[in-house]
Amino acid sequence: MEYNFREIEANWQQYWADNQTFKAENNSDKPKFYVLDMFPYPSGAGLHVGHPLGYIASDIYARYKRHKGFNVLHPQGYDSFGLPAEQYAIQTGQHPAITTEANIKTYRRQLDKIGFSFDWSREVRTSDPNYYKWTQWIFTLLFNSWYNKTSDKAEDIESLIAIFSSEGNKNINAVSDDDIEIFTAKDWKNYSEEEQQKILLQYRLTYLSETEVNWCPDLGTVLANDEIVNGVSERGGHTVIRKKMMQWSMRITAYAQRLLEGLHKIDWPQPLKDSQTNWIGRSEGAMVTFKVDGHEESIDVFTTRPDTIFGVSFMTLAPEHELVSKITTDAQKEAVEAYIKKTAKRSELERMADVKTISGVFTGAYAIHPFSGEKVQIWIGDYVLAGYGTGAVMSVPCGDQRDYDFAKHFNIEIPNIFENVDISEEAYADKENTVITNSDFLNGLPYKKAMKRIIYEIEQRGFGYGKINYRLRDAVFSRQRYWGEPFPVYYKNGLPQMIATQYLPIVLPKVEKYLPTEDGKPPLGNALTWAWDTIKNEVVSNELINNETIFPLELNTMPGWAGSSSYFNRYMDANNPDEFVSKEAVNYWRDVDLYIGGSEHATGHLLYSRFWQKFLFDKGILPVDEYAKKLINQGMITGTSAFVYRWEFGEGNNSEMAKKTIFVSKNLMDNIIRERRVIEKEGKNVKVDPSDLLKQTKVLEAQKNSKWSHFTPIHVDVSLVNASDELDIDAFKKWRPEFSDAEFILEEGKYIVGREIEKMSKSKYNVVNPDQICEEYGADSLRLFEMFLGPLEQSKPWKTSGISGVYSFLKKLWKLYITNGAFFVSEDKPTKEELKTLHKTIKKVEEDIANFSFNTSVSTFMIAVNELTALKCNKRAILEPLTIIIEPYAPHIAEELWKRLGHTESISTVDFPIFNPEYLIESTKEYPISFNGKMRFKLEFPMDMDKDAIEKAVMAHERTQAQLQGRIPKKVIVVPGKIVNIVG
RNA sequence: GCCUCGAUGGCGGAAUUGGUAGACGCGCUGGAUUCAAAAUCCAGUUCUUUCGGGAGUGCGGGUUCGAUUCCCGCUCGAGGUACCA
Repeated sequence: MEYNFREIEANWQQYWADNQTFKAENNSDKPKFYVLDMFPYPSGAGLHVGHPLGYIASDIYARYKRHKGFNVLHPQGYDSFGLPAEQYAIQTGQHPAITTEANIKTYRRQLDKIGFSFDWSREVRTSDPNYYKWTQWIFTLLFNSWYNKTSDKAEDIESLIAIFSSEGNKNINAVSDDDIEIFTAKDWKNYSEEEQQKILLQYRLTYLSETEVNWCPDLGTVLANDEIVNGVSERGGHTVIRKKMMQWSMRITAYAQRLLEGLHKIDWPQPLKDSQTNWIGRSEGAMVTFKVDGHEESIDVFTTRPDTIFGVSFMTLAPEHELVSKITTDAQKEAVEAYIKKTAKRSELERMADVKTISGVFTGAYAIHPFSGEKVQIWIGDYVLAGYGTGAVMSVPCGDQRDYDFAKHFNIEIPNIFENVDISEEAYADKENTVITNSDFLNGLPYKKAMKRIIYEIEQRGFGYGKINYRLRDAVFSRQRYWGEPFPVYYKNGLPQMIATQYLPIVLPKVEKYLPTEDGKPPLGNALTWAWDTIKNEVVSNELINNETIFPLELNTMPGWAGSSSYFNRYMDANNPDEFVSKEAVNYWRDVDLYIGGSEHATGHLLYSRFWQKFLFDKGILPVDEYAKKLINQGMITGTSAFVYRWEFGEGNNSEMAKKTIFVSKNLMDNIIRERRVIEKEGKNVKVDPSDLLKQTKVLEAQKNSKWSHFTPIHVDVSLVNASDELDIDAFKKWRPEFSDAEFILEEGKYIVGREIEKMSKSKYNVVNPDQICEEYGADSLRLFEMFLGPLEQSKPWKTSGISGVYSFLKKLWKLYITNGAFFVSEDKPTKEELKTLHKTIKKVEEDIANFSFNTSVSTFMIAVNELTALKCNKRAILEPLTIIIEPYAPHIAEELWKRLGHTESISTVDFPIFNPEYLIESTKEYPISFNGKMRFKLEFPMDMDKDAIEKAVMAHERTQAQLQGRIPKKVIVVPGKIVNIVG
């Protein structure tokens, strides 16, 4: 009776599917537990062994929770809109929906093989109209909302309109566009519908605005920052220019503070929280207005150090600042324009790379210091960024290193306003231990007091106000792509109108070509049926557009993060056609208890989804404003690449030899290189013959007098290498026919490859497919091995050879239930020792699961099985609980054993065995006896022996005396139950 | 530069509040079984040693009876972020 994993796994996977074993109920008396994975983008390459790591961990957790009596929701789906499918469509004309469908099939087949306990009845696909209907619905909701800072939440736009018509916008405390004009209730009523809509757009949580984008005219598309390399497009190397485009944005900045505060109440990894905190970038300071001498205009600056305002000796504007052209004097005009031209040419990347070069130009104009009334020069410099703050800074060279460097470079005065601080070499930026001086009413004040006082003064005298600034920008929500959610938006007189939600979804139209149109419109510009009929309420042919009842639809699509920002809520009620999620479902499931996924989403998906959650919470649709209580970032699994080393001959002396391809085994190569180093060090001729090392091959005999230069490592497919790093040469030659005539210089009859850890990738031939592993060792082995590799959160290398360990563990486990070739368990009472093994395993595994330390559980199982094997234990009272505790990790074998133990129902919801500490109580302890902290030998004493008795016994022992060699110990430390330490 | 995380045998890693460093597995060595191989089983495997022992968790200090664990200073590596006023 062998452990036939192929049969067992296929049977149980079928059983689970047929019986919907893992279907979660929305009505249950059991407590809920929601375990979520970040859903995958179904790429054409399929899964490699790195992908399922997090899924296996979450599956173990989900299965464990079922044993603990929870109603577990463990769904899965696909983030199926995305660029690769679109690019494939551009190249082949194949509709992305077809490619996506095929890829999803592959993913599903691969996932099913690993034996996950997903509730597939709740599957979502972001590209499915039945799903993106709700993405469009949320978009509409955002459009119809504004952010009321007074109530600190999103409110219906109707409430804003009501305020406008009763009192205008004078007292509105809202998050809005910056440049809003004040109007009265009377004004509002007199505005045309169009004017009113324009004003409302400045307050809506999603709004249209002119945004700068990276436009690539040759590709006819907008590029993301990471698609631009050295100022040109990554694909094709075309020029990229900054262009303003009308785009949808999301007013995420309204939630900056709440996004920051929310981090305190969720159990997410600290590095992830830190990067969100940095991304939001809160800084406290003040807005201060500086008048420009001889001009109407003034310059607003944001500063985090208003306490250093008396240290201002100049101002710096970003070259793009709108005031520059107005205030520059004639004398400086030429220099300023030349400078602006020069900086405009430099890409952001260049500017970034070149931090050390200090550049700038004096505008000729002066600002008036609001407190001292002194004139300070106004410069422009590209170290000031147009996109941050106001694009202008008050420069305090004594307190800011960049200002300091700038001042030094241009010989600008550096007044010192810090008591007893030397600023002759560098600026002094420390806030804590400073006392302000040379600063009028701030003299003698430390940082904190100075801050309070100066903000008070600024506000009193009307020069500005205290302000909290965020680095976080509103998120651009338009993409000039085809394969994304269409907006439920049509345009009337250039103003956006929402399509009423009962007509959603607005389905992605068919297009002939997936590229932008010739006149630079997004791909949807190719659609012929893409107009909205406001009478029939349906999408109709473009030809019918009359701009009276039939209007053009939005041509942009939504970005990748749209569909993933609330998918976890949809899982709760995935098949509900009438609601995003029913009250009943969402009040039962509420939030995710455990979310597992990669850290690469730290500031994208994981920030935007928190924003949408808070918004939907404000709207009363969701009961909680943070959706995931606990989050874990699983580490990457890297590949262990294998290399052969081709010997490259220098100077084509021996032409016949030079033509040959010779591969040298790893350690021989190392020897040759070492040898050469020695030779070179000794100053001898580099040409020295290494044939001593290589006598074994006749090839090298001929090579005796030739020069030899170096070795080129060439990637070998990892499947051609065995556990001892030995290359299967025949298979290698078959794989790379161009090397079929190559010579191999062996060591001890083997070709040993080199190994290196790299990212798993096709081009490095180190990708390992989980299907292969399941085929060869089974899904249970794969699951155990992925966990056994190391801590979940760390990145770790994959080496298939190690899997034999967990595989033989499963075979050993199986054998416990077999006697004389047949399945048999005894009904005898278990011994003390057997119970001890069982219960320490239960204890350890439960602790491990609580700590997400799955790797140590696998070790624990191995130890248990080793011990039970040694005890020849085949008792039901031990093996039955053992089967249950192993089930979350290796569910197929557990189900099979459970059935053979005589059960007719699936093991999946059987109660987890209860740990009983009584079985672990020991009567004696083997004390480590250490000398000065070093353990030298062990002595066994009864557990209840007291301190003094232990000390006496230890001191009397001959080994203690031998160790002391007549010395008298200074001190003897006895910690009962732990250790004895003798000092001296 | 800043923030975060990490560094333990040939390799992956273990050591729950400071208390026996190297669990478990891979690989390797030797043995059993076999016509042989696979599979399986047994023993050994940090380094060093004059076989008594000695040293040892990236490096240098410190606290402690005792430090992989705590503190200070560094080196190296990974990830994030960046002229952020």
